[in-house]
Amino acid sequence: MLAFERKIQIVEFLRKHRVASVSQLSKEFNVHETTIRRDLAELEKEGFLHRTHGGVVVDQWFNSEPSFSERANEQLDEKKRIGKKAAEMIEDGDHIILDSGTTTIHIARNLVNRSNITVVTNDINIAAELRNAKGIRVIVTGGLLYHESFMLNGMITDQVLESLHVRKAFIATPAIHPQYGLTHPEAELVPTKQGMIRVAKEIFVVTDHTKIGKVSLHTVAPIDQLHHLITGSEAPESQIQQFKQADLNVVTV
Amino acid sequence: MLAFERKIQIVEFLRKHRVASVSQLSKEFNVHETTIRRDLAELEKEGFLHRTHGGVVVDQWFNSEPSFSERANEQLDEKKRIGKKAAEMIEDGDHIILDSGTTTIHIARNLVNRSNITVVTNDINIAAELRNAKGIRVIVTGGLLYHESFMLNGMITDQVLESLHVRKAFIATPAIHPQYGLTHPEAELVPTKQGMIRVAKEIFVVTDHTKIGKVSLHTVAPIDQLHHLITGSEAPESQIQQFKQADLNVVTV
DNA sequence: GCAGAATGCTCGCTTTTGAGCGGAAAATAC
DNA sequence: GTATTTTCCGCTCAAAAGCGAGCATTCTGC
Repeated sequence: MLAFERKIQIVEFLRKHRVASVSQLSKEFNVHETTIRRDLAELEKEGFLHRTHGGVVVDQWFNSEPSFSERANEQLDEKKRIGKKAAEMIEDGDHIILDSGTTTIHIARNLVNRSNITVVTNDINIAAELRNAKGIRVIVTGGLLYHESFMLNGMITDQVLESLHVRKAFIATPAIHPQYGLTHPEAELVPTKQGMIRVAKEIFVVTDHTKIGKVSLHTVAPIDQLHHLITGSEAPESQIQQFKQADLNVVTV
Repeated sequence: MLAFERKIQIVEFLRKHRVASVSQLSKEFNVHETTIRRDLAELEKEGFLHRTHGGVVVDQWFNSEPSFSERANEQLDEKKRIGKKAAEMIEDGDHIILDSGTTTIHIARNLVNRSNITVVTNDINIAAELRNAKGIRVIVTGGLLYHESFMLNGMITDQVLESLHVRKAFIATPAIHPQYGLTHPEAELVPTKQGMIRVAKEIFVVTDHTKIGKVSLHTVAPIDQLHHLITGSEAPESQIQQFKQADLNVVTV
């Protein structure tokens, strides 16, 4: 058997079994364990799988949990600060929208001990954070569950949003630009974010500084539909100024 | 077994059993207790679970409050059997509704490895159970979050239900009677259950035997709107007969 | 036969596991 | 309540399993 062929078959084998040990694969293909290790090292480098001591697991399995929590941990400290600041801008009696995201969840955490606030969200993790917050009314938008991120999206989500009216919406974004405004790489998530912006009087964009100045394929909202931008103090002053000139209230923490 | 694999399976084991002791896990995986302790220490650090003296419990929000889990543990074995049986009555390709409840969640658990099934639910715990089930499309109805039970209810829930059409609905109930049909003590939960019954072609009532023959204040549905009753074999034969005479297909497990 | 690649082998090194022991925490007795 | 017993935990050390790196061997195409 060709080395190349064997590597393909290893991936195939993993797709079926999800895990395999080096010795198991060695027997399966009748080659020395060293050879398997070499194959696995290369396959891992190419991103097909993830090695562990004694064997290997399919990358997606390995990724299923960590991918989200890892992502959540990038700029963790900054996101915590943003969450705290954003929560301070919410008043008792407010009805707000919290968009799904790893920054917005920190807003929710800062609301746990508040009272008389209604939170509308499409993020199950945010609902979970608020599950013991007796003073918070939580309305979940409903919709199709995205397994990876625990977010709800789709037609139902949009329909529910249409029937609501809230004071403030806190929108998460992977890209905001002083000219192109709010953009997003995934088309299917755009209508929901647009719906949130439409039904809220005041729009807060919350995002860590690495997203500032970026542009993605699909436009969610032009800059003049947004009112506040809360981000980390790591953001360069020059960019902040551009947003301020676009009439955005920029808050850095 | 690989160390990594074992750790994943420990989490999996916990998702099923909610709690486990070190010695129990040690036997389950045929490793020394020290090894389990090490695994648990790491998993706890990674935030997957919470250790206690002598064992471990899942640390995630979908593991609910004591009051809820205690309730869930009543007739636990019977509910497991009902869940398994109900899942067998769901076919690939089906679109179904799973009502919020401690019995219906066992149906969800039996669907995890199935594929091509669409599940509509108003229970966040059920959504959580199915979050890693790649073959299941999960649609959450949305609505006001009930903090204690992690259920969604209210106007939004009803509106969403109105726009759906499914094949089978699995309804949980605290009271079913051969003459008075499905009744419920809490008025505000009635419209949602009625909505579920209205939009589904085939209605399955799933409940443990202690609820049979009981009557509550508010009528949810007369007996002739229901089609199947799945309950434990603990239910007395005389009562079963009465339901059968009311033209209900009674399944005992 | 020869060059280059793939494979197998050996040897220290690292990671994981199992066992023992002192101390902490729960359970039980008083 | 307190004291005693039992169970469980964390720590350390040693054995076992697995690993990477370098080198020898085999295979392949010229």
